[in-house]
Amino acid sequence: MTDREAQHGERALPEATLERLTVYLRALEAAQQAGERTVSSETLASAAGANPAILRKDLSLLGGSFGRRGVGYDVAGLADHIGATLGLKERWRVAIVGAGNLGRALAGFSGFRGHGFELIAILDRSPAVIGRPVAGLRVRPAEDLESIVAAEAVNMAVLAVPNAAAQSVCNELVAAGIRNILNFAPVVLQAPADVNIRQVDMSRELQILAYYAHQGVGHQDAVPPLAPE
Amino acid sequence: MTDREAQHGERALPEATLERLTVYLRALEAAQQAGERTVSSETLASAAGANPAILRKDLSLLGGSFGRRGVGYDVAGLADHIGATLGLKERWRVAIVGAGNLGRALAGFSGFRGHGFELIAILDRSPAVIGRPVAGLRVRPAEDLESIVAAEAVNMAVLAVPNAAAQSVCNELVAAGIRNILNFAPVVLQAPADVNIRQVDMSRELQILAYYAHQGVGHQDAVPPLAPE
DNA sequence: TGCTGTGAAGTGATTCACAGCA
DNA sequence: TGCTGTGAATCACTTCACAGCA
Repeated sequence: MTDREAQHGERALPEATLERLTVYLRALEAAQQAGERTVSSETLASAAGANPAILRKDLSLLGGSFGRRGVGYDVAGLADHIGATLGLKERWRVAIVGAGNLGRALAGFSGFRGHGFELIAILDRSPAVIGRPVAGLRVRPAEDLESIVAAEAVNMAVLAVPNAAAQSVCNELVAAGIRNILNFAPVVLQAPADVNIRQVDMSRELQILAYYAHQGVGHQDAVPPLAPE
Repeated sequence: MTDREAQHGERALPEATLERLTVYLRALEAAQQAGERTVSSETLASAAGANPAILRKDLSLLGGSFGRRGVGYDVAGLADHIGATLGLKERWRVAIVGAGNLGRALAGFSGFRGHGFELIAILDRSPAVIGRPVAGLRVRPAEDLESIVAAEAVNMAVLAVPNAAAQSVCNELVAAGIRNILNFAPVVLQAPADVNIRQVDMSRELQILAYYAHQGVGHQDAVPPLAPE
């Protein structure tokens, strides 16, 4: 039994399943927009670039039963259930640390609004950007981190600072009580085990792309159908 | 036997191994900067947030033998070998499509220079940004994509366009002969099987982070050592 | 009849444990 | 003696195949 299971009794979902769930969710939302009421595992899987078998298996891990045999899945109900499973019904109050090019671009990123995520603050150390308006907020001084986190009940942070600063800012975040960090710096952060850290690493992806390109063979994250015309 | 093996005779490296290799490479470069000549699997693994056993297994998959028993790995030699394996000795001529906030931020991103990656062009559809200077280049019209790809021998593209445009731009890239695409739009791209596509998906990471946070238990991509100070 | 839900089988990745070499 | 390299064992994920329900 892992630590997480020990604390839960319930087994955590596999990482791979979680990644696919986010894609199913997007596909369901698109279907909903398009006015679909139900989808088959076949249809949904193909929209998500996955195969029907693993989609059904993934959904079975969620517990409950959101499909009807012979019919398919209820689009709205399933989207709702996946959202709840992922914790998107909670309110995530996010601070971006680092208001350089990347931080500012992320502040404007659409994936932020909705799904429970709310951009609360954007911080930077440099006087040159403090006070500057970004995505409807003003850049605030990084040294006020602790008080901002407390006052605004920030519970998630996005790290968009230069590599050299990443670990020390991470330490400050942890000290301020943040337990959920999305890190864009290509640096392995050291943190206590109860801190959730996820990495978005563009150079990693670039290098893996180079590998497959170098091998001279096609590769895709999830095997999709054939060519666009 | 998979398609790739069929075309190679040699088995492709597992995805998970590739991801770690990029991290080992960074750790080796840091060690090199610090003047280290050799590292043990213990040291290198800890710097990379991995465990020694899997590090040794990963390296054994590379073929060759870059460690010396009783001593450790030659830092420079191993870095070189990993780089060669990943295809970083080739010249990757990259075009960024989309010169919005994200595209411009990516253009300035450090992970681009070095390791064989060279930013050749940045394109956009909007007359408002065409001609604007970005990272030492000028934004060029997206409609010239095909001729730019041909004239500049572009062999890799970064997609940083709005979601709604992503698939059609992807089609254009494929038509222009690009076979390697790094996609930042949270959209499942459909493309022929010989096109390499990798996804960088910030909202996916945010949602997975929410899941672990929601579960109320610590989680990290690779289990690192304990607390900072 | 059609499509979901799920045990069982198959495949792949990680960890263990130790032989082998400097 | 110390640390790598690797077969063997374990663990995790995916796919198969079909029972079960609308």
